[in-house]
Amino acid sequence: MNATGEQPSSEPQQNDQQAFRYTGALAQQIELRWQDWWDEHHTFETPNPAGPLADPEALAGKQKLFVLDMFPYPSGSGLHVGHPLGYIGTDVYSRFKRMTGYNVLYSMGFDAFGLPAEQYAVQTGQHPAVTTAQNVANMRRQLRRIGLSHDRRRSIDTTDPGYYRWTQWIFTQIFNSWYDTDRKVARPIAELVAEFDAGTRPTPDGRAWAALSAAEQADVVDNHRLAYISEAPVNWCPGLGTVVANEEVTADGRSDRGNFPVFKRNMRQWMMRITAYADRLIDDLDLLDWTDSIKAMQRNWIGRSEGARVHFESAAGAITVFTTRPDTLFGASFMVLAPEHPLVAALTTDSQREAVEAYVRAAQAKSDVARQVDDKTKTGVFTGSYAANPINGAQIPVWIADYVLMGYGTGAIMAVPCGDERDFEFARQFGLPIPAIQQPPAAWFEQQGIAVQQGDALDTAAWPEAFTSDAPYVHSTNASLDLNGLDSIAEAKRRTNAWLAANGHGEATITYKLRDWLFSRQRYWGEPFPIVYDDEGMAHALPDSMLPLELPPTDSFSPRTFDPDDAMSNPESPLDRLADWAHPVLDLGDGPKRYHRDTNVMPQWAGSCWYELRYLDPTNTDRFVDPAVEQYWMGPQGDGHPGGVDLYVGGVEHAVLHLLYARFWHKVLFDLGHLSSKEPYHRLFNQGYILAAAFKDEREIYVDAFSVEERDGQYFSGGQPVTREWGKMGKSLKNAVAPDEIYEAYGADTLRLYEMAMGPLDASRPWETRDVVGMYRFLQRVWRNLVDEDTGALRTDLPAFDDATDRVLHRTIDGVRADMDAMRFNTAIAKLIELNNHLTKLGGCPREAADRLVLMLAPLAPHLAEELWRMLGNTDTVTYLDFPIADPALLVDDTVEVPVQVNGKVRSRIIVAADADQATMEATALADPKVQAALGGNAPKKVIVVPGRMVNIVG
RNA sequence: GCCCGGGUGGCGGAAUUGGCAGACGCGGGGGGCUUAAACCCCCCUUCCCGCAAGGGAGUGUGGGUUCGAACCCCACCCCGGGCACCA
Repeated sequence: MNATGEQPSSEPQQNDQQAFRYTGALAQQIELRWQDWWDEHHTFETPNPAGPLADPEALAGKQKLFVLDMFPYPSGSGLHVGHPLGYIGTDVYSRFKRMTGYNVLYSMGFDAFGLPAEQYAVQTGQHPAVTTAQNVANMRRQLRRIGLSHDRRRSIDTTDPGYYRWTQWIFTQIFNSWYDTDRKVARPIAELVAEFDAGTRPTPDGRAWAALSAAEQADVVDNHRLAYISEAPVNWCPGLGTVVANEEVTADGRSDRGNFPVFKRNMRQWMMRITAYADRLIDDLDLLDWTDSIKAMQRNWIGRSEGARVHFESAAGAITVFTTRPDTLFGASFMVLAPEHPLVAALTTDSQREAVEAYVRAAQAKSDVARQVDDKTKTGVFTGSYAANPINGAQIPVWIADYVLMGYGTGAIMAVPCGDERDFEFARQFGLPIPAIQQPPAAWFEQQGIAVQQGDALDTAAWPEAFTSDAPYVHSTNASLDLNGLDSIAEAKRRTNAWLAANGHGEATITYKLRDWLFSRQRYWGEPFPIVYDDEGMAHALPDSMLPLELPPTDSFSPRTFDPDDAMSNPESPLDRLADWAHPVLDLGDGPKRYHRDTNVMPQWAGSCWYELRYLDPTNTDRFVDPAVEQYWMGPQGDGHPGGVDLYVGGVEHAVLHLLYARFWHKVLFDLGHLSSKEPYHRLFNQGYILAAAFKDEREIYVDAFSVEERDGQYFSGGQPVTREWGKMGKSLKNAVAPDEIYEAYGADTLRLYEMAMGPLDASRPWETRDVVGMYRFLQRVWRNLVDEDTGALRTDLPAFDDATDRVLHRTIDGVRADMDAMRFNTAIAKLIELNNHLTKLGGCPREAADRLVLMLAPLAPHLAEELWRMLGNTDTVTYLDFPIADPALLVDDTVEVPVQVNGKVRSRIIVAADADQATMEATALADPKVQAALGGNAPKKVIVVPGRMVNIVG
């Protein structure tokens, strides 16, 4: 079976089986029919308040709900059963919310620029647009087959010029903005120029704005832009032939795509000034309903550290260090500079020159890979120079070492070896002094296995390691600052910072690990930059009227790649080769002139930075989104909801990259007045993964998981022993299960139910094809409890409705409603199965229970629910009907059975009125023979009664 | 090393957040239906002792708080994820 519309056979599969049993074949027939019906009736089209999709009547009186999946890359290999886990979750939730009165926006797009399509094009010579279109079409078909209730009018594809026209427009917005650090917002660049011109903002060198040449003015402006070109250390990956972002480099210094070595090289590249937003990206995490772990990962990545800059005077001028511990300045006994530090040459004395130059050369030749090996033995060289510690005037030696990184802080540190492990190790290695500035407690000395030292007897020569904890300061005093005896680090820092500022030796400051975002790639399959350069090399953004700037056709898609280890190679973009395209004649307002285009393309992340906004207003050709529509779906809500997508579901692998970049763009657009919410994704939910067993043979190569047999707990493939491990289902582990197999055997509703029943949505769980049958049997029983399997019509022999069934029904409604709302689909399903098991024992589903059972099933198994709903005599879709509501009166029983514990052990159960008071329950419990036996004739010392719940007797 | 999660039957997982541990599903055992099998229906299924009634143990380990702990506290052991020479 495939999903091209071929009709499944409805012939009975076994000779004597009923013609209308709910088999895989019948399920498919039902599903394909309803999928067509939904399309024909535009069932899932969601109204907007304004614009072409407007239907104000349809949304009147409803609350909005924006449910979003992280959109997929349309890969050529299609979906396996692991992919749609999150999509099924959002679909069930969306369907449930529609039945509880929400106007739900739910769609799906495709993140279709990127490497695989380009690499495939390089291999086959087929244009990536062609393969991408095929893959997108295939994926749409696959998603439709699962029964996902997407509004397909709103679907987007990032490679569609109608979409990337606005990606380019947003880029020009960012390019034409600067960050006002006083007001802490992005503002149009024209306002900056106006401030310079009016003299309300001083120019960098203090001259009047009008006195600057055009080139000088452009230079000042460029230095403020949020998107700017910079000659800066970037990650050059010769094996890929492109530069990549910091976030795309793995911990061992390789590209996350392709696993090639990455080298730090100075190159002219586009950057985005995301660092300007570092504080807001941290602070606004507090607005978000995200898990603590994702918030922690974002904070970690941004890496905010409060500390101080301190200036050390040397013969070569002031050396500025960054430290988070200015309070330990009295213990700074040497300095260490990164080998790349600009003052190294000036500091190096003749006698040390040879050694220093050799060390610097060696450090440069080391790739990041080599520099980050886990061997943390310290290396370094003395420059021959000294600098003055401002706090005590001591002349301390200046060294260089590669454990100090040029990319963080100022690229120079003050070393406080007594309190810092790295500095301690370095001092030991090179015999540098280690003055003590804190009095460690006796316990610490004991733990170190050395004699306790006090006061003037403190002698670090005996210490096996640095003392890194909190303890009172000693030897920390000069003429105007005294920290001795203090045991509050915060207070000591405060006093030292004040002293530094008062004496001009430094100031409190904040640094971040976050670097500006490297935004250009030397590739073909991405958004071209809407930027041209004039003869003077000045960059101009293309005006709106020239957008989209479409990717030019070519049959040469490949960037030039190099030997992966050739650090000194240089990038060549495929667009460079298109001479006509790259050198257009344009009129940018001062007559037709020849320009040359920027031949880079944007990174794949660009398209995913704003796609959710385009779902709102997908066909707008005047704006990227209509403000009225944006306000409705994304604006702050009256109930304290600060705005943004109401539920965003996706994998945890995007914890830093996509989520950080998208937040950044959103904030810029918010600052510029284009958006009404501070954050794009209010509630983030990370779904787990579907894991599957994978098997490796003795050569450590994965074997086809479906060829493996188990014998006595051992696994064999083709007679050879193999070892089992668990991994994310996928092609590379050779353990992917195609959804089509499951449809064929059971239908999509069973697949949906199985994936939702396996466990909580945020947990990863192993796929077991063997277990799928459980959900199939459940749906079969639901069907059989209502439908005559011989005729396919509603049964005429349904049992009578009774009070007990009524109570079970209402308890189920109550529980399922709560579970669905909290996205606990696994326990919702369990409750529906319990209800159905009760009905099975009755001999069928009483007509009085049928409607509500079917409606509760509708979000989970929508095709079956529609079919049964029709059979029950209705003509409308279940999609917008009210989800059943429990009658509170039927949720409480007249009597309850409660356990009676004696000394904490359950010894008996008693039946009491549900509203029995404590005294009654106590008396009933004490009268129980089993309880009396357990007490062994002793009088109870104490009786605890939880009304309606339990009794505990202490004997 | 640091920061997040998490450890419950043969397996996936429940447990209204301190109140009957093991819902629901898979698997397993038994029975019914059937000439027979499949399907379907019913019963049992945490472990140990016991024919049974019943008893004992039990939520990674050890301790603690509490009338009562899978849940809270302390210490530790494993597993998964993230970060890691970031001054």
